[in-house]
Amino acid sequence: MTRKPHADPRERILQVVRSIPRGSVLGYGEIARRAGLPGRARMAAKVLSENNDPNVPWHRVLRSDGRIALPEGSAGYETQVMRLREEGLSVIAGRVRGARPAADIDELIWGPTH
DNA sequence: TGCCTGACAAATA
DNA sequence: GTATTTGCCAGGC
Repeated sequence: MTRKPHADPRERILQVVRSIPRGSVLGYGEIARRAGLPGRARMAAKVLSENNDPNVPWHRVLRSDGRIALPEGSAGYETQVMRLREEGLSVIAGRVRGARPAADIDELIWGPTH
């Protein structure tokens, strides 16, 4: 069955974030790209900032350099670090290590193309 | 209409 | 490896 993309770009971004496997991380730019919105990394950030759905693993979203986007010391930062470590990742000085490469997620989102 | 801000990215030093 | 600068797109005022 064809998994047709949601009308709202905002929902598509959330959909991509929801599709990130446990133990993997993705950058804002990559998310926007996979959501069909190249160059809209900031919009992805905005959407996640507004998002309040616990079903969205926003903590798996990092900046392109592998660092946590939130300001160190903020509540969101602490939550993100805690959740990432719960998934077996290590966070040192705002850097996330041990994350598995999430390159095959396209098919998890739009459905297997094989 | 024009300016400022933002959970960003890429290039450069 | 880090620190700065520039570019980008949307949204708010």
